[in-house]
Amino acid sequence: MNYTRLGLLHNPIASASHFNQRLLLSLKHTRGFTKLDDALQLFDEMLQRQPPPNIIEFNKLITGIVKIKQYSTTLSLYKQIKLMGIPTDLYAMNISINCHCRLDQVAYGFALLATIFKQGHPPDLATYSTLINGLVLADRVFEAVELFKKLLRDKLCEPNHIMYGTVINGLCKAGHTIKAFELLRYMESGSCKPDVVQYNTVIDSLCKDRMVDNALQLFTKMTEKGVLANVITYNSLIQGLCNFGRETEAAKMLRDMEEEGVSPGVDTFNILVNSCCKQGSVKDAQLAVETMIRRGLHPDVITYNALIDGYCLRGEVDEAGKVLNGMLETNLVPDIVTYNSLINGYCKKKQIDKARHLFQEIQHKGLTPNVITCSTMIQGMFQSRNPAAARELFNKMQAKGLAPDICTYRILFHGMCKNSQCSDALVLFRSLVSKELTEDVDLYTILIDSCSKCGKPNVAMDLFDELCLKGLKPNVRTYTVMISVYCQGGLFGKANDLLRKMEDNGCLPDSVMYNVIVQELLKKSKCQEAEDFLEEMINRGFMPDSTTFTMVLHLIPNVGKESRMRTIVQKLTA
DNA sequence: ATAGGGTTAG
Repeated sequence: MNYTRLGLLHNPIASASHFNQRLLLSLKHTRGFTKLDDALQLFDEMLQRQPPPNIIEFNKLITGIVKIKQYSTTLSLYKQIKLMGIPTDLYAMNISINCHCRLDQVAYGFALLATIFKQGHPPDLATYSTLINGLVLADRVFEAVELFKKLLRDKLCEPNHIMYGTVINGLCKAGHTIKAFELLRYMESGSCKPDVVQYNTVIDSLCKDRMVDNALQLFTKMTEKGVLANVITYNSLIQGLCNFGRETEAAKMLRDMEEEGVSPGVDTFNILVNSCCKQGSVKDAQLAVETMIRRGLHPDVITYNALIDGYCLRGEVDEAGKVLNGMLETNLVPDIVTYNSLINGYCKKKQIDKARHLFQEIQHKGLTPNVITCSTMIQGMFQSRNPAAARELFNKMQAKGLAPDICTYRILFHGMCKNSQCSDALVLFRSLVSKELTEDVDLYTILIDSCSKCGKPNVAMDLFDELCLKGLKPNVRTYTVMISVYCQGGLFGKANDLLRKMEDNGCLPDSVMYNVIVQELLKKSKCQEAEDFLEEMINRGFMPDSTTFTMVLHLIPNVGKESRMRTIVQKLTA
C-alpha cells in the first residue's frame, strides 16, 4: 500500500516503535475547547457592557454554544442573563427547552412551557416541535404523537414541515416506519407538502428496515414530485445498498448523484470506505480515500477510524499504525473508537500485553474506556488464557458504572466455556434477569455449543428445548450446533428431523452448517450420507472448507475408482 | 434575522 502517495504518511519507514511513540504523544492532546472558551469570554464581556446588549445578541452567541452541544453551559448562561435582569424572549425559552430535552430532562422542558403560558405569551411552533422532539429523544414516541394529535385536534397550531418531520422521525426511530410513511402520504395530500427532509427520514428508515427497494421507489416518487434529492438522500441510499451487499448499485448511485449535480461529501466517501473495510477489502477502501483526496475532500476521524479498524480486524495492526500516523499528521485527534480498534488489533494478534498497555495509557490520558473497550479487553484476556483477569475486568467495569451489554455477555460466556468454566457460566446465566439477556438466541447458542464441547450433551439439549419453549427462534448457528450435538451422539434421525424442521421455519442451511454436517458424518464413517450432503452443498453453491476437504481427500484412497466421492473431488479440483 | 426536524461510526 502506498501511503506516501496518499499523503497519509509522514515517515515512509514508520516502524512499530515509532508508531507507539506517536500514539502516546497523541494522547497528550486534549479536546479543542478554544471555541467554547472564546464564546464564554465574549459572553462575559457582553454581560458587563453598559447598557447590556439585546437578548437577540445573546441568543446569537448562545446558538453557537448549543451547536457544539454544550447544553448545561447554555442553561447556566441563561441563568446569568436572568440574574442580570435582562429580559428574555421566546427564542431564549425555546433554546432552553431544547437544552433540557437534550440533557434528558423533558420534564423541565414542559415546566418551561408552563412558564411561557404564565407569562401570558403563547408558545409557538418551535416550542411544540422542540418538546415533541424531546419526547422522541426520551423514547416516549407514543406521548410525542399524542401531543402532536392534541395540537391538531385543539387547533393549537397549524403544523409546518418541521413539526411533521419531527413526528415522522419519532415514528421511524420507534420502528414504526410504515406509520411514518402514512404520515408522509398525509402530508402529500394536504397543504403542507413534504420537503426533502421528511422524504429522507422515511427513505433512511426503510433502508434500515431492510426495505431498500421500497426506499428506492420512494426516492423515485419524490423526484417525480419535483423534490430534489440532496447529499443526505444519496447517503442513506448508498448506505442501505452497501449494508445489503449491493455495492455495485451503490457505486452506480454515486455516479447518478454526480450527474444530478449533487457532490458526494466526506460522509458519502466514509460510507464507501467503511463498506469496503467491512467486506475485508482495505485496499479498495484506500482507493476510495485516494479518490476523496483527489477531489479536495479531507478525510476525517471517521475515515481514518474505518481504515484503522479494517486493518485491525485482519490483525494487521502495524498497517493500522501507519494509518494512525497519517491521521496524526493531519492533526486529527484519535478518539475512543480509534483506540478500541487498535486494542482489538493487538488482541487479535495475541499481543495482550500491548493491548493492556494501550488500555492503561488511554485512561491515564483522560479518555474513558466504554463498554466496547472493556468487552474487547475481556475477549483478549480470555483468548490469552487468562480467565481470571477477564473476570476481574468484567467486575471492575460494573464497579465503574459501565453496564455490560449483550456483546459483553456473549464474550464472557464464550470465554468462560472455552476456559472450562462451563458450569460457572451456566450459574451466571441463571442469575441474569434482563429479558434482553435471558432471551438472546446467540447467548443460548454459545451455551449449547459449550456444553456439548464440555461433554454435557444432555444439558445442551435441555437448553435447546428451553429456548424453543420460550418461543425464541433458533438461527442457523443454533441449528448447526444442535445438529452437531445429535450427530456426535449418533442420533442421526434426530439430526435429520431438525434439519427438516429448520427449513420449515424458513431458515436455510449455510456453508458452515453443511461443512459441520459433512465433517460429523465422515467422523462417524457415514460416507454415503456425507456424499449426499456434499453434493447438495455444492449444488447450492457452497464450498467445502479446508477441514472438510482434507477429510474427504483422506477417504479417496479407500473408495473405489468410480465412486461419487472421487467425482466430487475431481469436480472441485478441476 | 435569534430557536425546532433528516444521513454517516465500533
